[in-house]
Amino acid sequence: MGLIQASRGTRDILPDEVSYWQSVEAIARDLLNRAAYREIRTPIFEETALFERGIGEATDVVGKEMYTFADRGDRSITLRPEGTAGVVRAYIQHNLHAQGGVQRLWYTGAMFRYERPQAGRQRQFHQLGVEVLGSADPRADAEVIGLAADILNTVGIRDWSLSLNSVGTLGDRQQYREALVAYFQPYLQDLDPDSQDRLHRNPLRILDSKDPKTQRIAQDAPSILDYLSEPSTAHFNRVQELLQRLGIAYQLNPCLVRGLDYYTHTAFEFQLDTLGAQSTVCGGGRYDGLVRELGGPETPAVGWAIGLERLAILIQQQGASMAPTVDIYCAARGAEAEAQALQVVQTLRQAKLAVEVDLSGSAFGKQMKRADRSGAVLCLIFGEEEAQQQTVQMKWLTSGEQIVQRQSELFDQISELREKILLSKPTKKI
RNA sequence: GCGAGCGUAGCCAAGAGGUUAAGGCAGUGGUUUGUGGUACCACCAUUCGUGGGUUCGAGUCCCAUCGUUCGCCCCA
Repeated sequence: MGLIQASRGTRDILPDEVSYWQSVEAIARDLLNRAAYREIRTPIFEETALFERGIGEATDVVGKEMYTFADRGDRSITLRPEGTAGVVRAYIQHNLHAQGGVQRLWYTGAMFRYERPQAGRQRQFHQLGVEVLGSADPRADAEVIGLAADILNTVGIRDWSLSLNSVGTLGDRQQYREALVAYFQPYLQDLDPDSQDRLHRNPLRILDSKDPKTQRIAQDAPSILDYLSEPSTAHFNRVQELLQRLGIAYQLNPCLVRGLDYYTHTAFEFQLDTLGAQSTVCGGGRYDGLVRELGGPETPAVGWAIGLERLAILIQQQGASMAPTVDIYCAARGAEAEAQALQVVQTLRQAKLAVEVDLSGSAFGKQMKRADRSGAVLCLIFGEEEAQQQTVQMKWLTSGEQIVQRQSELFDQISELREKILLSKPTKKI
């Protein structure tokens, strides 16, 4: 068929699935609000230079994954590949730092990277992220990590593992980098081609190569943790101490190197092995140099981003059902009865009950069948007789019990009704 | 960007060169014209992602293309 389909690497989120997204967003919003984070919404595209400068020209994200094009004014525009750069740009542009103190921000939205799609990876995907700007305190690191853990736990994902590392300051990293190059140089011929290529471009990345031979060589490579300066070590130790106090389990992983240049000090990833090759569901860290790099004042910062598609995969794997169901189904037959039904339903909805109306006009048998499938616990039936007497048949689908009720009396009993509906509902998981 | 697999209805699928393309779920109608969940019956793909080729004959073989899945690179 010559039908137009969604572009490669993009997909529609159909109504059945949207409920997952809404629950995740609701949970995150609630948790973040209570932690004094405020939502920020930044544009979906930015000047290309923002990402080149912010993320780093040598990174893969910038080097080969950006959706970049010239607009009609011949400006180079890029669809945002991640959220932090835009948030920091907005922070600087609107002088949010002038408000003093710490800015706690969160965002969610679509991100774009030009990559081969595979499980848990798309060209348009969605992230939810937080950024804490203006605090160098290790408590900020612990706070954001704790929030990520809370969100994952609350949406029903519990078997994550947290990898933790410190990449120190730029200075620490410079020294470490030299040591690494010196270490790997003699083995150059034994490294896999990718790693050979990375030796001078980005030696830290050799550490998490998947090539077995390279891994063996990397095992005895110097550890970043031995190259941290005093203050860097102190910061990292304090972060670990705080995580322990919060009861958050983690593994130290000196090979954890994040792909974007702006990270300093703490780096972390929440992973699950059920995600296939894309095991990371949340990644983040501290980025003390980025704000100044982008032209703002020296501002320490820390944050993370959760991949929402990956989160959705995990939630579905755990079998959590989020299908919304209606409380009440309304069956009606005959013009007058149908009109009365609509009036009653409107009032019920105003009283915060979820009601679905059958529009088929077909036999009551058919309508009841649909009532059953809708998941409603109560079916309201309006026929000719009821219409004449201004009554309604209330049939409880869970018990089969059925009573006649005057329509006018129905509204006096809304709170009892709501209670009874809640009681008859099978308990829903998140 | 590289390598491999897959593409038959809304969904899951059988089909492996030969007259009418299994089956299941969902859906629609009926048995039951004012009462659901069960059961039974009927209907539901002129066509196998798309385009071209081979052949007397193609869902089945070949090529291309698009999509998708898995892996690599990288990342959320």
